[in-house]
This record gives sequence, structure tokens and C-alpha cells, in this order.
Amino acid sequence: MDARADSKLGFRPLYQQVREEITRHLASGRWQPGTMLPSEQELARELGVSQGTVRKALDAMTAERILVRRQGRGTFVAEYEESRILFQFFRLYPDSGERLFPVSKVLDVRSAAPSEEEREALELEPKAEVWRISRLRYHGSELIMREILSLPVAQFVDLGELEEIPNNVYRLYSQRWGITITRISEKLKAVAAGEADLAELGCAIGAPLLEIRRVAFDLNKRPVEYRRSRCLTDSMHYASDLS
Amino acid sequence: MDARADSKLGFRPLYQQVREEITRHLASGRWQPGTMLPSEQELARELGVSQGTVRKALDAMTAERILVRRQGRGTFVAEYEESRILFQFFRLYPDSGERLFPVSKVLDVRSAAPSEEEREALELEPKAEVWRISRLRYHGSELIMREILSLPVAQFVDLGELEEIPNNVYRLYSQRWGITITRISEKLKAVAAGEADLAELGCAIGAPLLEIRRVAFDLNKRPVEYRRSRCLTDSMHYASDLS
DNA sequence: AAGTGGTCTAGACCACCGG
DNA sequence: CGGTGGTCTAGACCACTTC
Repeated sequence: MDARADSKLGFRPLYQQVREEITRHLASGRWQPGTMLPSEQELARELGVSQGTVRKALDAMTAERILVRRQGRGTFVAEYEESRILFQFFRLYPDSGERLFPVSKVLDVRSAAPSEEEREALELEPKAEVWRISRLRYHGSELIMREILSLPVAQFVDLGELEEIPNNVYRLYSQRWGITITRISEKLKAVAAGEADLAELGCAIGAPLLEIRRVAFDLNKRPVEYRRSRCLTDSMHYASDLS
Repeated sequence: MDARADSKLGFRPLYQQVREEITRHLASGRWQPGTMLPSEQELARELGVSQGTVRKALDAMTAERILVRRQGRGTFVAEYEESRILFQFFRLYPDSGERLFPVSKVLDVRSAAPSEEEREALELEPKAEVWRISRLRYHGSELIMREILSLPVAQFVDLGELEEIPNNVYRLYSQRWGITITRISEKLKAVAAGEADLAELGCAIGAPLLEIRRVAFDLNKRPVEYRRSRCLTDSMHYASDLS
């Protein structure tokens, strides 16, 4: 690994290059979620840099929750266990405090030509298609939201042939297509319930709902999932911590 | 600075202790927002640790935006410029994209006995009092929200005697009372507009509003501001990025 | 040129985990 | 016990800013 490509222009730190090299291995599937990486010493030898440089790269990826480090055991590729999804990606909490991973009930799965909104969010080619998964979600027995997930057909091949869409879709993306979600961007609005909300959520027309539009990005920072959710927030809230 | 207080129990890394020492200097007012800290070498000498250890502490505080580092110039105590507030603490964006620091119009300032909600959020003593600041906020000429700020009288002495409450209150907290806001926790719900919303926002009764309940924390992680906002989100949205 | 933070190295030792 | 990550050190050199 070159220490310096050029002295002034386009200078990129070594640990960044190490980071990219590791990311390539992750994206190629050489290191699957749950597996242990080689030790710092070993990686340093392999890449021809010092252990401290490898450490800096690993620390950065740990901060972004792509890796998990456990003292005395090793460095692992992060998995999509329920608890991680719950704490990292799911921001809806019951007011009472106790948390559950919400259960899903799939209503419909089909492919279609994308709307303008979907095309823009997913940065799709003109003639690309999308899958649309429509589902309801429950917190225990209480219905809390309805949502529609949009996924590019090109990346999620044969999704329509699945017998069942599991509750934890990010684990599915990872296991079946090798797609790793690392970042999420959400936009929230308060909206009035319409006909469709009445039909699926059973709330009154005009009732206030929290609408969440989510775009999820993979390891290469490309958008791979677009999701529109409408939530009943009588006994739930969306938590956001800024620091 | 002791390298090791005890070998097994209550072990705390040196860089954590350095961090706490620096935080104490910030809280004491020795280093005001905007001032430059001593160089890494100098701090290392002062504290009797290596430069690398000081660096690790400074890096952590930079990640939390308490400090700002500028290569070739020095390390500075972060200030509350409009731009920082806008990007770090204010998550309401116009759908169109361009951003402005919202203008405020104060309606009322008075002290009162806290409600149960305020007492809990601010962790107040039984007989403590709070200031309540009621204001409207505009994005350009467009009214976007109404909010009530609650502040402990004990910490914000003589707030009632101010001639004017400025737009950027976090800078005021810092300059007048030496209170530094470092973290914010928000809870969001969709609610239906009531009588008060009709009167102040001019929206119809029952119209959907985004309600934000914010608690702001100081350097010592103590809650110092509680804020309830109700926002019109027809042409605005709340942005949340998770990674 | 002098001073700052940023990167990189090499090596020592500590805390933690598992067999 | 051996292996892993976590901390700490000392020193070299690079990049950026200011004078």
C-alpha cells in the first residue's frame, strides 16, 4: 500500500486507503456479517502498514457501526440482530418506555414502474423497475403504522419469488443479496389521514399521522431502499438525539 | 495526572481524565467560547502526559463538537454561530432546500411554578421555579411554529430583566450565564391543532402539527432547557440522519 | 521560517477473553 | 496461558496557516 501517491494534490491518508481496502473486502463478500477479521497485527502485515494505522481505520469503521470490536476476542463484521436495528435504525418508541421489535404483516408485494418520487430517491435509470412491499406493523397487538417499501428490481432479483418477507428486512438484504445498510436519512412531516389510512389503520379521516420518508444507503453510499411510513403517535413518539 | 489510580477496579483511561480536566476548565470559564487552547505539546507538558494522549482527548471532544480544530492554526472552544445552530441543533428544513436561520417574535416572558412535565424534564427541586418564554418563529415571512421554552430560574438569574430575548438563545445562555449546550434530545409526535394553535398559528382546529419536545443538556450533562414546539409542516420537514 | 494540527511508526505494557 | 483489542509513549515527518 503506497504511503503517498503524490506529495501535494489529492493526498489521502494511509488509514483511509486501509479503510477502503477493508470496505472492498466487505462488499465482495469475502468477510460476511458475523465473521471475525484478521487481527490488527495480521492486517498490518498483509497491507504493509503499521498496527496503529490499521487501528485508526478499524476505529473509524467501528464508530460507523460497520464493525464491532470486542476486547480480548477480536474484530467482527456487524450483523443485523433485532437489537441493533431497534437501537440504531428504529426511532419510534412507546411513551411508556419498554421497547419491542415491531411485528410486520405483509399486505402486498409487486413490481411496478417507479413514480417520480421513487425514481429520484433511488437514483434510478429511466426504464428501471421497483418492487413495492406494502405492510402493517404492530407493537405487540397494537397497530402502529403502515408503510410501503420500494426496492430497485435490478438489485433485488427474484424478490417476488420469496415465499415470505421476514420481519427484519435488513438482515434479508444482507443474507440474500449481500447488501449492507450503513446509513439512513429520514424526513418527517405531520399529515392528515386519508382514505387509504382509514382503510388500513382504521383511523378517522383527517386524524394527525407522522409521515416518515426514509432512504437507506449501502456500503458504497448508494440509495437502495425507499420507504414511506405513516404512524399513529397517540401512544408512541419518534426520538431524535443530536450531539 | 495519575497514570493509574488502581490496577483493576474503577480503571479509567488517562485520556478520559485529561478530557475531564479540560471540561472543568471550560465549565469554570477559564477558556471561553472562541478562544484558542494551548497547543497539544503545551497541554501535554502541563498535564504530565504524552502528546498522543492529549490528542486522543481533544479528538473525542472535537467529535462531540465541543472543540473545533483547525490545522495550522490551533484548537478552539466551539461558538454558537448561526451556522452551527442551524446544522447541529435545528432539524427543520424547507422542502425546497435553501436554509435560513428562523426569526423569532417573543410573545411573553414570565416566571411560574413548574408543571409536572417541566419538573420531570428539568429534574427540578420541589419548590424551584421556571421562566417561560413563549414565541413564534418565521422562515422569512412565513410563520412556521410556536414554542414555549422553560428554563430553571435558579440557573438563569435575572432573565426577566432582559430588555430583549435574542433570536439565538444558545449564544445568550453561553455569554450571559456561561451555560454551554452540548446535547439535545427530542421527542416528536403528530398532533391535532387546538384553540391555542388556532389563535397563534392561524391554522384550523384539528389540522396536523408536528410537536417537538426538546430537552437540552449542558457540559455536565444536566438538563437546562425544556422546549415544546408545534410546527406547520406543509412546506417544511424534520430531517433525521442515522448512522 | 516558525508554529500548529495531522499522519505514521515502533514498541511497551495493560485489560479482557477463552481454553 | 496465549491471543485479542485498549492504552500510552516518544519521535519523525507531513500539511496547513501565518508572519
